[in-house]
Amino acid sequence: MAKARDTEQHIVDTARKIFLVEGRLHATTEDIGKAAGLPRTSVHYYFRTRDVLFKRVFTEALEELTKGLNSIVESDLPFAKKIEQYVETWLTFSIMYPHLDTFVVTEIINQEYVPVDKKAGVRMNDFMKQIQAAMDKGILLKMPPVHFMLNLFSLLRYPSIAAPLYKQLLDVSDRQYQKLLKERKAYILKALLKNNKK
Amino acid sequence: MAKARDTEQHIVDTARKIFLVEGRLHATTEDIGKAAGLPRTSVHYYFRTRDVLFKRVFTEALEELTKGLNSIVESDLPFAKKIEQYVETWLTFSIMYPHLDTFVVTEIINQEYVPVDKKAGVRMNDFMKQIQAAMDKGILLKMPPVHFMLNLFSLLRYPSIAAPLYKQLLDVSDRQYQKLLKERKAYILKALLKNNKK
DNA sequence: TAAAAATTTGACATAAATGTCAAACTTTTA
DNA sequence: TAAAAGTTTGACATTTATGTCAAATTTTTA
Repeated sequence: MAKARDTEQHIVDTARKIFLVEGRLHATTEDIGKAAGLPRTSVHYYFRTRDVLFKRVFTEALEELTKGLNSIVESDLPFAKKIEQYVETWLTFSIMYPHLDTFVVTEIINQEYVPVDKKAGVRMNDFMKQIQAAMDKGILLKMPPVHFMLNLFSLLRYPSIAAPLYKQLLDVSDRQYQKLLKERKAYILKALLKNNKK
Repeated sequence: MAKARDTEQHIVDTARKIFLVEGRLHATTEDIGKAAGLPRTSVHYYFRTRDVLFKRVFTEALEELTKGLNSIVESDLPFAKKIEQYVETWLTFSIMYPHLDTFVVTEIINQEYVPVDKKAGVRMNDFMKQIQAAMDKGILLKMPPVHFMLNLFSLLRYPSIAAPLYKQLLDVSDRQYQKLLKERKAYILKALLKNNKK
């Protein structure tokens, strides 16, 4: 059996869970090894340094996300439909990897190399043009597109990032909070779209 | 001159800047000392351990925030005015200490003691009742109050937390991003309140 | 102004995390 | 099936951060 590749993948999976799902950004190679049922040195055998593993997890997740989103933004669905799909995809991803941008932000703060997709800026500008057009048509609340975008990402990301805090403040279980997050699509759209009937 | 208290305060101020403003949550006592123009051991002289200093910064900031917000929530301003002031206070604080809740969340994740104000849960429930009443009156978009609250905090906090990322994505300077943040009040309210004229 | 108290800081001890190496072991391949 | 290649893991070396101590210095107080 291809044990090697299995073990390597198993370590990546374990690290992804620790870093992106649990948000334990400073987990040590010891922690990761233990969680994977391996000695710490196995982690070093496959990835040499902790940093290589860290970047691998991080890059893979970003790629996965980007792939999903691009196809939506570039599609020629009507804007209302497009934004709905966009929110849904992000929301799913957000719940799956609640700490992805904490991760990115931490890296930037600590002056680490962050593989910013060169095309990300261009795509963002393109998206903002689509937003402006939708505002002109009266589908969206009127405001500078950059604020619309900040609103959108705030509503999508913050409740996942700050989950541990709000679970405590609202005194709800993991399961209940997960349920809340999944319900959010409707209320995010309500805060962004114009037709605020009732 | 009361040099002692000065030095102690100077260390707290420096640490606050590093932890809450720059978001360098793992800055070492060496880093803090250096930034304060002191040897690392001075930090230990005043606070014994890094953790004591860490918790001090954190507790003080939370107290400062809580004090400001309580007077607003407990006031008997009409709700529309109240929410406006609430947003303004939070926004100012948010810009001043962009990393406060990253801080809290990290603490919770790492199972550290977090001094959750016992009354915070109660106040939150009270606030949600006020929200419900405002929805009944048609001032706010209708939705479960908990989602309104998540929306509110998302809109207030995320752009500050994720500033390093969006500065890069939008390719804007520190100053320009600060300006954006200050403009947000109007657009946050627009996404929350009902009277979406034009 | 001399003794007491408080402070500053360099030197030391300890702990925690990382990364390397080589010996033991397993799997593959020729 | 034997040698080559790949893997696992314990032992070691290094690095980084923390915290303590005591000697030197400064400030306060009686």
